[in-house]
Amino acid sequence: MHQTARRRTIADVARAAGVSKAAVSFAFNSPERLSADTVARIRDVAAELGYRADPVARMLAQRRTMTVGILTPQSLDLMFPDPYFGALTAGIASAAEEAGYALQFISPLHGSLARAVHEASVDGVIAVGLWPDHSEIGEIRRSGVPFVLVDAIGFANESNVTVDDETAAEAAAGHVIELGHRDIAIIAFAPPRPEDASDSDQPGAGDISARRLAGYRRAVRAAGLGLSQDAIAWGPSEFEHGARAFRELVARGIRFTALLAMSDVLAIGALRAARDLDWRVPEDLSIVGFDDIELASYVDPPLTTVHQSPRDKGETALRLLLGRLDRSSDGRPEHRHVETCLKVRGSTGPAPRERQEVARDE
Amino acid sequence: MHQTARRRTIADVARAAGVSKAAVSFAFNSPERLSADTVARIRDVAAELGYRADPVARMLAQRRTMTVGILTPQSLDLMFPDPYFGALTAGIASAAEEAGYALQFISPLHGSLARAVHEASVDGVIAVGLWPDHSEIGEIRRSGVPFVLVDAIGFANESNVTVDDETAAEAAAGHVIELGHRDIAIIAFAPPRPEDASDSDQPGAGDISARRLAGYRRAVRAAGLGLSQDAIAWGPSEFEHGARAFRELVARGIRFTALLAMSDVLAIGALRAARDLDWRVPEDLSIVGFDDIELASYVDPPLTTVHQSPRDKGETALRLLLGRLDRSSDGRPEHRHVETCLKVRGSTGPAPRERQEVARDE
DNA sequence: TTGTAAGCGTTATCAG
DNA sequence: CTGATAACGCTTACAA
Repeated sequence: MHQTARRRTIADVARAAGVSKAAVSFAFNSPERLSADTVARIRDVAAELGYRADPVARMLAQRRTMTVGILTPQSLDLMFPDPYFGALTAGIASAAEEAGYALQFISPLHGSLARAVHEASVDGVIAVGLWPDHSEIGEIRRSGVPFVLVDAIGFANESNVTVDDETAAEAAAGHVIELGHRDIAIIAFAPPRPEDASDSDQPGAGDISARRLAGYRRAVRAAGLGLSQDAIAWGPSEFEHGARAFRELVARGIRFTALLAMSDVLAIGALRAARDLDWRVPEDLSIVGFDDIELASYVDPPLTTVHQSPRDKGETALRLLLGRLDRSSDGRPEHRHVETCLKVRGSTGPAPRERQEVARDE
Repeated sequence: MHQTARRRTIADVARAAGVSKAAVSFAFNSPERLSADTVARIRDVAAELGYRADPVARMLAQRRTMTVGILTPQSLDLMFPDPYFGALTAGIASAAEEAGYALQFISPLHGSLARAVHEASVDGVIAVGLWPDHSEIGEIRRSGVPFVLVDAIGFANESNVTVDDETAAEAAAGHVIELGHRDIAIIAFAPPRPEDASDSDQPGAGDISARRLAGYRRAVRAAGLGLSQDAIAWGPSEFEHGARAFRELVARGIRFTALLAMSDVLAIGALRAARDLDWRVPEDLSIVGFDDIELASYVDPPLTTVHQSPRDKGETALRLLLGRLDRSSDGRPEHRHVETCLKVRGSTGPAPRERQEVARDE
């Protein structure tokens, strides 16, 4: 089976058109530098030969790839099914397409994110969900590739886009407290840790999980309530885990009438598990999610959740990155907050009377 | 603001180590060809200098990019939020990571998929959801890049991975018919058409939408039932549209006790809309989806649907592509079917008595 | 075992 | 306004 006929090169066109390679290049990239005549002739010949500039050769010569990398802390296998990631990515893609940039996904290929970054041919990188003390983040700094952090806070001179997780979480907790709930449980996600750093079971100080938890805690404390360690279940943001976490909380004997989940995915999983155990939502249990993925309005009951627009986050992140890539702009690092607000839907309601007497299981 | 210090090149390392460029290259790519001593020395020097081979230069020299492109018929903006696409992509990513390939997403950049393909630097392409008469598919054929079709049937000498849509759809329809339903409505997705080809409102003969519809029809006909054109709503596979389509069917005055949706996303959207209009599922209405995305088990009631594993499809597609990329293998084109089966869950039940008398609205 | 040199296909520099 | 010619950074025959 023959390999396809060799691809036409710029040299072929130049020869056929009786001009230099440079002229052919100009005919496409700076037509104004050539006489209209030559341009037309060269383009004709090129079209006839089916000539297409080789993108790789072009990258090498221009020293830029017109590609941005999306850096994920976990394998893509795990990231792509996540609706939050999907929405975020859609935002990035939308802005990237507009600017003519292609997207490349970079995950810790064979263990090392750092290596993956170096092996990728990208002009810049958007790192999503890497927490600040992630060892790999140092590598990407060192690599010299411009980057923007999403959902993570880095050094002051690094661009990032975040939401005010703590305040948002506080609002979520405040909402159920106002509804009279006093027994609150939490499903938290610990950010993924590199295997070698699994010394502590709890996340570091600066990551999303910690910030949201701090917000929940602040509201709980402000209401004079307690929150026992047992009332918190940890795990990855997956439907399946949301369900498991719910069952685990029940199995632990925790009493709760309100459940705060750090993502809608977790919340929806928990919702399912609650239904399976014949808990009524919101009569027996109020659930609050986080993210407001599209799906949140489509489950039953529609999910009360903290709205943040992952799509906007993505778009913003890409624009910031573009700013850093553009050598003509000043490219100052920027820290952008995306607004959040609590969307009250059907999954939360007044605390059930009969349970209200039970309290203080701290 | 200084641009980062110039990246170290292979020449820098060669000079510093007192060897030739070739030696440095060998030290990393074919260490067995050098004495263990020199390899060690070169690597030390390289590490000290922080040398990393430029991936683009390497691509040019090797004439391969170790990247596969994923070709989508619509902008990524629209694709990424789709859970089906997410799962499919996860499968592709999983197999790609294993094989050391990076992923690049190619969407019709500024209208032209063809151009996008040419501008992408990939060794091969997985085209998802392009229907066979898609004009762009000719372009990709002509470009000479090896490719695999997913959810589409091309020429006999082209690899593809599909499911038996017609049989699967027939099973879905058969299921509700067995449950006694006689009034059936359908939410179908027309594959996206290029703007210029919007001559016909109905899809061509070979695409998914047509195949599934044929399956539904076959079951309906076999049961001696009718299916009026009005009982079919068309549109893109989005939650939002599923809801809209349901409302439209109702508004049209169609009577139906069973709803067949061509995707779970559409089904879930319809489910929501039905709830909002106080239809009980499955008491008043049975709904069957298609795909069995993870979410299908998490909605309420859990969705009866045609199970197919988009993840497997993705993995399979990538492996087929790898086969075509590997020059050492024979690389024969293969046509792979992924198995489907009907998952009966809570969204379907016996036809409501009181509606059974009403029939034949063909 | 190691070095030399010829590509790879563009773009960019700089004379003509 | 054109067109040689030199990068770009690496791989890989082929020599030594």
